[in-house]
Amino acid sequence: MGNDSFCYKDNIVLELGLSSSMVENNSTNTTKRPCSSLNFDPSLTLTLSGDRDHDHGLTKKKPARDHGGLYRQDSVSVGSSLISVASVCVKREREVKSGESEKVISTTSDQVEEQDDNSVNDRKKLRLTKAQSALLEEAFKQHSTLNPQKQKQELARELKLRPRQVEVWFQNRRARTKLKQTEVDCEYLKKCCEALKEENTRLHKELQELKSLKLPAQQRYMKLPAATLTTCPSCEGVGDTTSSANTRRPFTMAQKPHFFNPFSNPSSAAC
DNA sequence: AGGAGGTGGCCTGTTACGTCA
DNA sequence: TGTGACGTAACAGGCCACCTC
Repeated sequence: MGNDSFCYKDNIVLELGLSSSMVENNSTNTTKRPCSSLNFDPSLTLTLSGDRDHDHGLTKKKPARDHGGLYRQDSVSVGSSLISVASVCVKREREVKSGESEKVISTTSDQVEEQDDNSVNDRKKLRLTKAQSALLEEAFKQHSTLNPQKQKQELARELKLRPRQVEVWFQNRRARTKLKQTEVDCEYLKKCCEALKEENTRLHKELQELKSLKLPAQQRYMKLPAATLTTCPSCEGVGDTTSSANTRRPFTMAQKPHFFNPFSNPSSAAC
């Protein structure tokens, strides 16, 4: 019965509002979302790690870029080419240039000062105060992304944090939200899967019962009222809607009103 | 027009620290 | 007091869009 879950895969996708093209998009298109990842559509994007790179046909080992300013490589060998990154401003440097340095944002926060003193490998983790968290949460509720740089700067000033910290907080917050949503979706899919298994078992039973009737195949088919027929989502075979199955189902069946005779198509019997 | 390089923003995964049971 | 689990700030490395040259 290894086929059971596979059998109804498309239906799960349908129920979650994920068309195959959407799935494709999710895995290949990483374009910026306009905003508000808060409003997650009920889609589940479970991709294997490294999918994106795979999709783009890239193998790993690009020049190491340093966003955090921990270290900097002058050059890195990639295949046969030597890519110089000496001219690449690391992100921290960019921020400094764009006025995001700690000095620009004057702060009385001991936490920040303490952190500034830290050596490269000795990062100290600050704990945001409740007030800071609350303010950030509020900002996140309004916009899950820091769209204009100005917003980041303002928030940082207001919170007496560095813009980089605000940025990181938003990134982590988005990640947490997404993770939570994924868990919810996972649970939902599990339930769907269970329901589908039950449904499949029930259909199998019904099929066996029908087969066990000692009527000629053609006659059996003719006896089924058209109104009671529906399509099997996986193989587009025929099922019986008179049972309570439809009311129990937490999902909708594929919208392909394509009836055909399961008895003249042996492969459908395996569904 | 279009390719290259720079920049900023975001995502995902990981690391490491602080807290608490 | 030591410790493991957990939450999360910070980081690393990657991609993409946009801009400028």
